[in-house]
Amino acid sequence: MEYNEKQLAILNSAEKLFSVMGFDGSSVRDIAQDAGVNVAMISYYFGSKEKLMEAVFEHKTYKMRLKVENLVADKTKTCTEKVYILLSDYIDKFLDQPQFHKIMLREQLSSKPGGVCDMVLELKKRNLQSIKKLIQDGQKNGEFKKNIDVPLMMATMVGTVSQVVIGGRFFKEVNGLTHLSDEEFTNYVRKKLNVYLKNLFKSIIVNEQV
Amino acid sequence: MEYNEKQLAILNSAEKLFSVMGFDGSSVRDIAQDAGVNVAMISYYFGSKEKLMEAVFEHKTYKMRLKVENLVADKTKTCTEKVYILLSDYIDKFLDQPQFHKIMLREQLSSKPGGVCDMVLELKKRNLQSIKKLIQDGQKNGEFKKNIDVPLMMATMVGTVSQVVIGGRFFKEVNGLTHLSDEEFTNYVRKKLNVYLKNLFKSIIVNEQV
Amino acid sequence: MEYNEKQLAILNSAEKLFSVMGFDGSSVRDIAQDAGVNVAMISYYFGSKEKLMEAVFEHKTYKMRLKVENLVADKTKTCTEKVYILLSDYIDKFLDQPQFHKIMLREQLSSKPGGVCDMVLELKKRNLQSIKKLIQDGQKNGEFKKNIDVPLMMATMVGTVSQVVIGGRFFKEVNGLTHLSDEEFTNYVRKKLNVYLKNLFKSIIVNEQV
Amino acid sequence: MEYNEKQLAILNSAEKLFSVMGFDGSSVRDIAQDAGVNVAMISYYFGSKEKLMEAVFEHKTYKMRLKVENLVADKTKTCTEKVYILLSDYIDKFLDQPQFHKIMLREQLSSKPGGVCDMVLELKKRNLQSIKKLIQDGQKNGEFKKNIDVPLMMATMVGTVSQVVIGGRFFKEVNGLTHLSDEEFTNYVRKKLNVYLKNLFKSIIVNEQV
DNA sequence: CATGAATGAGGATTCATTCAT
DNA sequence: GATGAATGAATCCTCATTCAT
Repeated sequence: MEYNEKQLAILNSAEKLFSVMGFDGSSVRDIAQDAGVNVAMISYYFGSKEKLMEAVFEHKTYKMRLKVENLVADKTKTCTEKVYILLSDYIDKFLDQPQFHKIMLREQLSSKPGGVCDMVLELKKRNLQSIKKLIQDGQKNGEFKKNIDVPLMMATMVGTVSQVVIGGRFFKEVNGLTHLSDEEFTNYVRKKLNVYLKNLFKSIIVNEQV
Repeated sequence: MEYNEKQLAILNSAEKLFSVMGFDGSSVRDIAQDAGVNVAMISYYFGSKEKLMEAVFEHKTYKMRLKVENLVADKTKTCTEKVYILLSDYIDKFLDQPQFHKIMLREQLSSKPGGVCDMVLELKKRNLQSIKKLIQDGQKNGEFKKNIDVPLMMATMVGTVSQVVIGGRFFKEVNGLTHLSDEEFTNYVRKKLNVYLKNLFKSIIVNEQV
Repeated sequence: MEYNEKQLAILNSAEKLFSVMGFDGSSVRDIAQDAGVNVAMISYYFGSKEKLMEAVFEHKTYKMRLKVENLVADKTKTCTEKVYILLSDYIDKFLDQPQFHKIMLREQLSSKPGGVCDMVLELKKRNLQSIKKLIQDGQKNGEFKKNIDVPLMMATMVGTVSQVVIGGRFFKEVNGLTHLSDEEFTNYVRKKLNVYLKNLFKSIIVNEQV
Repeated sequence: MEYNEKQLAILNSAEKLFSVMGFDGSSVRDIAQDAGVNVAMISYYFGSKEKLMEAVFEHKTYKMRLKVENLVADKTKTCTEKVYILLSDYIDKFLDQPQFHKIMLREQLSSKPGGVCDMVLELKKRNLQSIKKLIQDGQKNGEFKKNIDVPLMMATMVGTVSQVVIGGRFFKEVNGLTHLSDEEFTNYVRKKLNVYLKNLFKSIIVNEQV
């Protein structure tokens, strides 16, 4: 799907407002104003507020679709390396596009099936399949332990990063980092999370016999 | 704060609707109807919709305030036992009161300070203090490893459980459990999470040098 | 159905505007303004614009329901007298409540079943049954001819009166009566229609043998 | 007025939609889509929605203008024959072009002078003059009674046919003809109306004093 | 104390029309 | 000449809140 300049402006504003105010909390008026377009343009281009939400989701997930698949298929890396890259990529994605991920979290909370909710579910299923394959590969060649519950493992990865990002203010204050700029803090969190999750997953999945 | 029967009915209905539909997605009309009271009662008793939300939060957290503090202060248990109880309690709390916890997650996502958002922050800080003390106790007596990042550890606990609960449909489908009733599935998840998190935290914090 | 003062004001304004501007041509804003109430009152009291239309119809037909039935059952009059009264009553009803009858005509034109359209159909069927009975009574006692097509006869009665009323300006101008006030003209039409239709129906139905 | 292909498509679609949905109920978008042209074409070709309506009217009445005049001037037929032909022609016109006649009825109901409303009035006046002449001819040669109110007579003709056509569903159901196709029913009505109106007008106007 | 009635503000969407191309 | 893009106005309806009773 190709979008023109105004459509992209709408998509960006919608992403921003939806993530901060929620779907119901954001009015099409606000979105239009933020995007610098007429209110009617939203209905004109996207049909409805609901459809706009779906377009935002589609637009943002479009590019990240194949990333995990490609990583798993890569034959130049060990499975352990791949897991570490997976973690690092996920942390980056979340930290660099917190708005979109907040929308995803919120949508999963709404629990009214249909529309975006289903799209999130599909995305998670796709990712699960890829990661499952990665784990199985590692188990076959002895890198990973047996008996790994992949869905729960994903929950830990996604959940830990989510908690850190949505509880940004909490982490800033309890770590005494209120003097840092947003960017500085983001980078601090990035390093912290990378080290922490790498160790955590090492404990969970990597076979340390030898 | 003492509430009469009608006020409690409002609080319960508000909790239910806020968790499912979100704050903006729930109208005071719907809440009043669900509670079987007049619409005006909400403004009359709680002042505003916003204040009602805060009252819901206050009401639900009131009882769970001292629980963690008491657990940490308990001298009849080892620190490791305490951590396991902490995990188990948290899983139970989340699974048995998913509505309220969904509200908390949603509020943290909104990131517009003031009101409930600040209350959530305060609650998390209190819990952090207690858990920090528990970890330090364990480190002093040699049960736990050094260098434990308690906030990140909390993020893993809260995040993992959250992910499983809000992704209920996802976990049901990928585990082939669509035939289970809600109650059966909840119990399945309860056991699964208990085992998984206990093992996970053992790896993270417990000092296994015999 | 009992209506309070404001509800009645809304019903009257709606009847007026619907008849002049049509359903789509009348906005709830205009109706509310004409009735001297807040716009939201319409939704509050009647649910929607569509429901308001149905309420207008129900309200206006409520009283005229039994009139024809009673006339037919009257045992003190001959069938011929009853037909003349029927004609006269119908002319009066149409001339004195032109707005409502215009709404009925318009609704029949819309031909999208459901709502008011069906209500009009039901009303016409009820009236047909009563009039059929009246004609049959007259045929049994020899007052009326055989072979009377009652639905077509109704079409002539309703259609003729309708044409005169909705073509008021036409009749005023071609009869050179532009100097008459509305009231004077209405009375002129009333007399004219009574004489004309009485003669017409005499020709159609009354058995003049003997 | 000469119209190109696209203009004719617009006129036809407009006629269809105006007759079914009414003027306000039809949007220029729908008309344009139905006609398979760009929305802007309507404003471009006809100036406005209002002007389009007038063009529809003008376009449809253009051909039927001289028909009645020619019939009255015809010297090969008796006046009685001419009246019968007039009736038959009118029934055919209405049954074969119900859409356009519904528009005319609706416009007369709107009673807001200007535009199409005036055009309808003019058309009716023209027809009245012709028919008046026809009646007077018949009266002069003794075929017709004296004291015929031509406007009322027209009201009966137009009104009866209108009622039957706009109350199509009513007549279908009360005559137990719901199994007929639209075409079959139309032909049934055509015959029924022809016989009925011929008899009716015979009673009204024809001098039967041998 | 409790509530039905009422309201102004704002919700999303659709409208007929215009303008740059 | 013809049109896709764009728009301000208006659509109906729902909102949280208030007020008189």
